[in-house]
Amino acid sequence: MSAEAGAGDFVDRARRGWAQARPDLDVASIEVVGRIARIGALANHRTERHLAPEGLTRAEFDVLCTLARSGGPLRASEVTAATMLSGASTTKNADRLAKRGLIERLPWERDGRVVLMRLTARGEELVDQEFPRFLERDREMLAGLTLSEREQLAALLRKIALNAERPGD
Amino acid sequence: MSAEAGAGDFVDRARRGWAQARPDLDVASIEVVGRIARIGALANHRTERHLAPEGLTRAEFDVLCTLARSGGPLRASEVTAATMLSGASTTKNADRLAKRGLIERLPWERDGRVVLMRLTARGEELVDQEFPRFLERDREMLAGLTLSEREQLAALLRKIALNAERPGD
DNA sequence: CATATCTATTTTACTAGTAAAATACTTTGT
DNA sequence: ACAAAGTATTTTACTAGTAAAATAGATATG
Repeated sequence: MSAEAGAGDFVDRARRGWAQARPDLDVASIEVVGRIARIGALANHRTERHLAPEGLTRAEFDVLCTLARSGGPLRASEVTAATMLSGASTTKNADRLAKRGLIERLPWERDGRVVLMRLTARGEELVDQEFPRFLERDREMLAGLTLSEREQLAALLRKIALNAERPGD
Repeated sequence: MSAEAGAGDFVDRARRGWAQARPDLDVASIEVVGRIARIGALANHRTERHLAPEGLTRAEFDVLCTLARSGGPLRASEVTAATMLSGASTTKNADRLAKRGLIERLPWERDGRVVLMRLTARGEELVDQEFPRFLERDREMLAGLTLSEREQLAALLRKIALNAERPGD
């Protein structure tokens, strides 16, 4: 709890830097938004590192999980919306996953422009194996927090998410 | 506050999906970690969109801000650590920023392997213009939260960050 | 004082992502 | 029914990122 040079997390250090360099600016928002960006990046790196041995990228795993929780085939455009990547990326991820037999693409009889994506049995197995491990690593990140703290955090983050997900931000 | 199909944020929908598809799994951690990843991605996209007209990527802007708050030149390796990108990326970002006259590279007399990076006057001007806009957009994300809520959130996120930033996670 | 080993950065070869154009199908309006 | 406009996905051309090799300078040990 001292004012030691490297004390605190990344954002504490950044904030001390700004306080020195630009004392006129109100940088308080980085206490929340900067930490969210930093923790998000750390979590993404960690996920990538753990999926690499399976030969999967995080984006590919994200597609598999999106399909796994949907309970049925999804349109390519629905997968695009869920993953926050471009449509072009969805095409490429689908190509790679289909080549490995983890998903299959189906036409949709109601609209010939649409491509439906569905997990294969092999894809389901991979999610059954990797998604619980993913959840366990997420839980480890929250190790120091009580249940009540997690609930507070979830509620506050939901407010921000509802705000940030509004169409024209 | 109903159980309407699309109600809540992205994570509420994902959680309902998992509850249907895998009722045996405890997915509660996504309430926190999933939201952090989602909000982080939204914030990054928004930043990229706003910097594009200046011909800057988010990574380049991050380098400029890191140098701006440091109060002096930094080693390439210090910039690498702050941006969470690879050293190869730092070389490329430094090339692009130097070519545009926003930073300069200096040798360090105490160690000839080291390259120091420093903002030029033009680089400082760009940060003076863009960083306050960046902060303002961050503040907009927090619009619905009281000061006390922001403080709670910051304190809880700091705990997670300290946990997640530990060397061997 | 060599020379082997470490360290900081850059280069190389490659992957994943994007925007915009192309393609293919559907809907709308007359 | 037919052209024009709209929509979903894929292709193309390109950018930013990475891991690993290469380069160049520093440090340690016999």
